[in-house]
Amino acid sequence: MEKLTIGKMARMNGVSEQTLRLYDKIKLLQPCEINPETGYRYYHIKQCAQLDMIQYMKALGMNLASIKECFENQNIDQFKEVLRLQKQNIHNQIDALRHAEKTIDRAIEGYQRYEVAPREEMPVFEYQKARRIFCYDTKINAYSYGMEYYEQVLRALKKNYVLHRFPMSYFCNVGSIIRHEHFMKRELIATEVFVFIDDEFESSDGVEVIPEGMYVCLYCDGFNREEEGLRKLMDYIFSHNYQVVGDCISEILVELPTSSNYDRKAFFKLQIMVKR
Amino acid sequence: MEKLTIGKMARMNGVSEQTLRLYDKIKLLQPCEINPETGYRYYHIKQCAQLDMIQYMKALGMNLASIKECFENQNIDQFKEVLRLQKQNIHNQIDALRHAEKTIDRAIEGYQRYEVAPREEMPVFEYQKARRIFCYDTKINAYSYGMEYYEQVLRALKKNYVLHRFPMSYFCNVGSIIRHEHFMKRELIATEVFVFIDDEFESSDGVEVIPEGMYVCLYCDGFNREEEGLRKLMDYIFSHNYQVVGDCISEILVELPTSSNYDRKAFFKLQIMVKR
DNA sequence: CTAAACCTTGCAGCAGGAATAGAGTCAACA
DNA sequence: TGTTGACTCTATTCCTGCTGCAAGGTTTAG
Repeated sequence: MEKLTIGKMARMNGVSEQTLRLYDKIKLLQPCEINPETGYRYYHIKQCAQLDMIQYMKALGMNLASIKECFENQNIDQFKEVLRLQKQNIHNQIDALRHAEKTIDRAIEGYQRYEVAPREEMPVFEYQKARRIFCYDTKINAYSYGMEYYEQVLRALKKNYVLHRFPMSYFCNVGSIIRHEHFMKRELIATEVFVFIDDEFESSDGVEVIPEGMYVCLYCDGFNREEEGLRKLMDYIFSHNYQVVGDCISEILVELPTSSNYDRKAFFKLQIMVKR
Repeated sequence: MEKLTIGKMARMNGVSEQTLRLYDKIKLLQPCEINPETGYRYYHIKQCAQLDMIQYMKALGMNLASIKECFENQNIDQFKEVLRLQKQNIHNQIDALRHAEKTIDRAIEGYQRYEVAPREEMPVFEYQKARRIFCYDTKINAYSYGMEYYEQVLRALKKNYVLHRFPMSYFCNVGSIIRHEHFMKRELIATEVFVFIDDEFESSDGVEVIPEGMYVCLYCDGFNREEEGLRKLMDYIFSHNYQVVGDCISEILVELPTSSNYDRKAFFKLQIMVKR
């Protein structure tokens, strides 16, 4: 049986010649014969078995170094351990991707709500499911000092947030809380900011639940409309004598990428639970 | 409010200084001020908004070029389109990872079966579910010419296999078929080889189903034991007058990474369905 | 004998940084 | 004013798993 040139070997196995040269160089799969004068590589057809194995292990997500190590050690138990690790690895990757997918869904949903939301800043009733948030009290009132303090507040949240190892993919869906007592006194005081997180995160310090219920909501477009919106919401609630149940939430539904000036462009949903 | 040095900006946002310098270089996020004498970068705190957005988009799986483009175009619809594409993208990645996961499970299962399988090459009864295979007839009898022809047969299968866009992760779980007629005549003739594939692949040419039922199975360790095993299986079937239903399958349960010599090291499961 | 196909080495490039060196700068303290 | 230590600058190299190109040598079919 004749020897295979690199091209035949490559075509037979659906890999490129460069790939075979690379495997030769890193000693992962070396041709059984090299003509010392011409440097031509010649493979034996039985070497296809190894190439199969390499491709298989690559498909499992292993990198070339690990594959090489596996070949060298020739240890079944080690290979099984590698498989176990690889499975865990893949599991984590899938989890991460699922997060990303969920986040995209959330973003798409946000945009859809943005598009259908009432533009006239009128309060509307909405029934909302319970949602989980990661909350952080910065002790600085985000409403009293303008955007720059708001950014500082957000930075404090973010620092704490990454400390808790939440994925960055949630960090576009933030909000702030005006606690019940302040809302009732019509004070615009919010020292706490939060990020919406998934239900799968167990409770720890900072994790709170915004309860399910009927909310009065008001949508407003842009940071400069937020305070006005909050005042309108208060007016509406108090003039109709609705019984306020919990805290007032100001949620950023959508944030748009912007670079022309440094200001954030966001679409808010203000909301507070009421009893009928 | 004072300007932020690169270090402060980095620490505030949980990124490295190098990353910020890279973003500056590719004009993704440039400091609002650079001291022309010292070259020091100074950021405004409001620029954190952009960095948030970058990190968010990165978490969605976008690359820096797309992120930059999004910032430049400032187009909501384009961003939504990007989100849609990204969702599809993530979906595909998850699918691929699920395949890999399944394959690893299959490999682990194979090793477990390998460990508990009877060592003495005695036929055993096993009830087996239906399994789907991608089959290819090479017209060459794999048993008549030894390993080198077997490799050629496998190459032909592989070529066809990648042509059909099946993932390489299945390619460790191959087998060959001795058709009913040959088996009944005790002929070791197998021109067809196959790969086990998942049920989710729809039927097309080459895809067959190995039916559910009771099988007589015989495990053997190594290529050199395969023919002997087949003969033992035939002896057993015919001496007990079992009624053979379909074709005889020789399946590679486990293949081990090997590099010392070029020979494959595999563990076989020979199987044929019988009627009680 | 020629042309086509094939092979060789070596280098450049992708993404998204990490890590390093060597030099310059800044703020605080004595 | 000097010194220290923390900080920052640029520039370069490295990582993975290849792909692609250029310049040149080899093999093979007709």
